[in-house]
Amino acid sequence: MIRLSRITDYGIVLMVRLAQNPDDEARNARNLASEADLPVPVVSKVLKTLAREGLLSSQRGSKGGYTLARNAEDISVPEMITALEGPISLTECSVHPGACSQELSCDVREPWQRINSAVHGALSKITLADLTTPELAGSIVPLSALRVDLESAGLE
Amino acid sequence: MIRLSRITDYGIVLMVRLAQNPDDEARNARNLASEADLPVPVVSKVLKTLAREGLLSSQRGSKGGYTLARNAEDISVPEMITALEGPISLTECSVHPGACSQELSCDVREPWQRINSAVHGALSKITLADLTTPELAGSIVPLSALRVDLESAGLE
DNA sequence: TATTTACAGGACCGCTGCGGTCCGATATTG
DNA sequence: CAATATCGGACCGCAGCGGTCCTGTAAATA
Repeated sequence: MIRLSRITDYGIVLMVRLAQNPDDEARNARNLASEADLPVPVVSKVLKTLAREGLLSSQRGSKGGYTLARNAEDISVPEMITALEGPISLTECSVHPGACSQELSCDVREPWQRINSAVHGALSKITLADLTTPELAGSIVPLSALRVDLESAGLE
Repeated sequence: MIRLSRITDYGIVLMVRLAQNPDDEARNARNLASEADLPVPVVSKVLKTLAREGLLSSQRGSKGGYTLARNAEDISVPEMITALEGPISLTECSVHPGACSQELSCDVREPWQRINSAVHGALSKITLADLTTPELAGSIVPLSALRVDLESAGLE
């Protein structure tokens, strides 16, 4: 199914909410959880992970909470996915070389590598800012850089 | 991780071997399994699924086995993936509308839909024939239609 | 300094789904 | 009839995921 894990889904939604936060005050887990109507422990876990991976800045103590570590334009979709569920790859051998006994004789390996990087390249052009559509507009600037030349990705 | 399931991986490798089969004699599961160095029951299961989904033709009895149901140029990567592990989608809500309680208020939903179809569109341009590189060449015609305009996919 | 707030790290647990095996039925060949 | 192969589905062990909870630590406030 090539599905994102639920945790990743939550994480991206939370990132979007943080990106939409007007002032740059830190938002705490309880607050975000009630706003997104999700269990607090889950939200807390996700935010901790995102902070550990460097996508969020955290501040402890009273008045503490989370803020984006960078501008929304500088955070890509693959970064968020990778932070929450490891490297993006369709095939095992791209991530764990040697795990597959077929690796040497596999004649499908090389094409898959290129497909992998093509998908990754396409996603990497999409930023958190692209996902942060103001509730109203929506039709003006859709996913800014979605036009992607996959062939160039294939030649990396 | 956005990983293909192992079954799907096997399935595509087997499809490639069938596509490389010079004569159009049917290949049986035992035969393919030993060639790919995989357990017979697993190969059998995968082939059964591919046949049920219409990507392979099967013939029972002695001298029976499997052949491609269509030309390799007419079988796309997403078709194979979908046959083996269901619809390709990054988010749950694209496949099972209503399963997510956030669906109505979710402001990330619409961008993801477009990303979904972009990825799907990119993959759909790649055929089984593209994966069937003759061991030698490899650099001449790499993944023929890999140049893809993702923006058009987004406008579907 | 004491208290409260909130993140950090990690242990823990139930359950679904996946990889993998096996069996009985059916169709084809000779 | 006998041998060969697919077909459909039951079955099982287990890793991984979603989700909870507990203890420690840092910051703010009074």
